[in-house]
Amino acid sequence: MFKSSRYCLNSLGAHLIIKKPTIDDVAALSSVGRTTVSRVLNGGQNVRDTVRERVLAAVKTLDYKVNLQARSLASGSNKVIALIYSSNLESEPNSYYHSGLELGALRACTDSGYQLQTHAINQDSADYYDKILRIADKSRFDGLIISPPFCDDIKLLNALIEKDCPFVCISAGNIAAKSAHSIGIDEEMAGYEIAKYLLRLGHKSFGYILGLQGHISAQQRYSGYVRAIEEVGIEVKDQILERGNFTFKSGIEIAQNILTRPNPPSALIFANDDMAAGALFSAHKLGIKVPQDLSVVGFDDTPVSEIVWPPLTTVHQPLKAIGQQSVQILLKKMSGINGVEIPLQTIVPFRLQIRESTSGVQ
Amino acid sequence: MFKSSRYCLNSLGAHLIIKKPTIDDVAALSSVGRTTVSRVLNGGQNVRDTVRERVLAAVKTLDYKVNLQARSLASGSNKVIALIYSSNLESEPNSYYHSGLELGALRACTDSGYQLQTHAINQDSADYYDKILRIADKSRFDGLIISPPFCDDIKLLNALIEKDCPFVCISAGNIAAKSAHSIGIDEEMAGYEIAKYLLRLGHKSFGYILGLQGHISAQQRYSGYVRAIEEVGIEVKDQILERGNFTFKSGIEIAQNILTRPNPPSALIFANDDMAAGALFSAHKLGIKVPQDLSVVGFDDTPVSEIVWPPLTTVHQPLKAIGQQSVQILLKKMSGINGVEIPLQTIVPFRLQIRESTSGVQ
DNA sequence: TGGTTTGATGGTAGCGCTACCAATCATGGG
DNA sequence: CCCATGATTGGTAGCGCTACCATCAAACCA
Repeated sequence: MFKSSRYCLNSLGAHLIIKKPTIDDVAALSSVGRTTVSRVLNGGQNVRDTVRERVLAAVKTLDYKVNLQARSLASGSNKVIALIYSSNLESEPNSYYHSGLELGALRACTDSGYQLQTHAINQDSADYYDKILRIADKSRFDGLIISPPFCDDIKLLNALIEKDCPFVCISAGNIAAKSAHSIGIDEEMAGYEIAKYLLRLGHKSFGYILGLQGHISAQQRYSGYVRAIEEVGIEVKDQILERGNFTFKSGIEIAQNILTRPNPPSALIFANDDMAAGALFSAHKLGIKVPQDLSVVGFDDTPVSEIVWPPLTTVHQPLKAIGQQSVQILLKKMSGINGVEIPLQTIVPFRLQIRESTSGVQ
Repeated sequence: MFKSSRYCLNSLGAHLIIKKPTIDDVAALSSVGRTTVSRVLNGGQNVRDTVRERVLAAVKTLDYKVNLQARSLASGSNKVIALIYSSNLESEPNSYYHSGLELGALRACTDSGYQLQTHAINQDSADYYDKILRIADKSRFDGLIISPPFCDDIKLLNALIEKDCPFVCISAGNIAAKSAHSIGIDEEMAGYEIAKYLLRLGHKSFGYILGLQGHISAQQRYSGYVRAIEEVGIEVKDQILERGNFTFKSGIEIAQNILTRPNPPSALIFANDDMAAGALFSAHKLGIKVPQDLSVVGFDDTPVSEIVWPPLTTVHQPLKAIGQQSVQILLKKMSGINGVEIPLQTIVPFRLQIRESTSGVQ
């Protein structure tokens, strides 16, 4: 709390310092030992009902609140989980992608009496590795959740293991997923499915827009796309391939560039929704009708895909659920008596979310 | 940190517990007293340079990190600032509005060595008052930043004052702004200006869509709009007035409703960008051309207004700067030897951000 | 020169809590 | 009836740090 004491006037008009009640005050008021109060507070066993009630009454009377600082200092555990995500705070707002994860994680934390602490790190900064380790050293948390692209930095993961810091990866790439606990969708299959869907609509020429380098899971989506179109005999090397940085702006620019070329593709696949939204923007500017003249798909199914016009066909991944489960896995891992059965990799289902930005070609 | 100790093997192969270094370890290694180390760590005066260097070297050697829990327990100050904002986490993602504030606040906190703690409270919940006070009691922070609509709950503010909890309001309504420190734009004037702008374009029939009740600042924007149109002799009571809940969805529904009436207005003014984005969506659905057939304006200039088509004319308010300054004011207030000169109300400038969702009427 | 200020340092008492162990009491089998 | 057993309870030693006071040497003043 902001202050440990408060000033009042006593009956004589003199200043009297009223300190916030401590566990000892509760103990004194309820005529029990300090330990017993602690037991009651921590839901411990072996307390007579009458005593428990007496303590609880005193807590209420005094409006007592535990001092979490003191508790974690004494117990060595902080009941805090940290979530690290990448964001370029200078240029972009927090993306809906991270909001979704955070929300889910927050809910799970609240349910388990944990606090969630979030840290935004700029992945472009050269020293992000150091920054993250510094956070791991300085801020006091019990476990860590890491999202792309940091969760694909094997060196970082090893450093955390070395430090004995429990962590869980969200949407880890295939390499990280082999050595660390992770949760996410089957990215390759998701890429495959969305490509299949476009092929079914009759599309034969594609533009695929990758996200930032280092996001392995996004890279795997691309692999799925490649598999799908090769399966039907379309040459990958004849298709357009570009790289954006996941932002709306980069989507605008890349789409503008692609759509003003001589023979633009009939379908654009973006590694996330924000970039796809940018493509819709460019299409509007250029007078290209979506979906009549151009199909556009995104990835993630964040709220952006519903806000834009036309609403975006995309791959839905249950971000809140992923955030939520990541905390649960972490908690299990932390409590775990060494080799409890926690599968290294947890796969959650995705689904195609078909909206109005895609249609068949003539 | 996650764990206070770490296990290693010593040369005999036996388990050896390596504890994280404490201030005493540093003191021992550098052959000074614990107090001196503390002084060096806290940038204190009266330490010889040679000693300071010795201590710093020991800190480096041991890779020592202060235990913030212990520090705040001992010092009574936590170096934490909390930000409370309203959000219905169930149905909406974190809005860009709050992301902007948070970002600014975070930056200011980081600059001053503080941590930022955010709490999302559902304003619909009947017990939000209790929830906030519980947060104020339980979580240990030094100061509080409150955004609408909570900052307009005078009862809540009084309770906080009673608790001696330092706080700053963001975009407080006119009543709250009289008794508490606050920062924001001149809301009434902003409403006036945007209405003036539409009047200048020749609009004569309006639909105004309010936000949730209790957001006094948003209400003041409406007052400004009223002043502007009355000034030119237009009857307010002939204009459409609706109330939304700040969400994209409510914007869709309300616009749908308004635009399918016999004589729809030529301009729609929304209390925030998300609702205005919803109106664009509905207009698309109904085949109404924006801005040719309908002008739409939002409020706040969040990233949403750039993502939608057409990009939204809106009132820009410097959310990051507001978040940042709110922390600075709070810090000043907390450090303040009673009556230091901090103006109760801080007004930051807004500006009309004209984009493509508005045009003149024939 | 003696007394006083000043700078630099260390010792120690907590901050409020939990972990651990000892103490107490009621119960029940032999 | 005695002692092992288990349920309850309290005492106390820290957790790692800062605040406060005591100490001591060096520097200063007249």
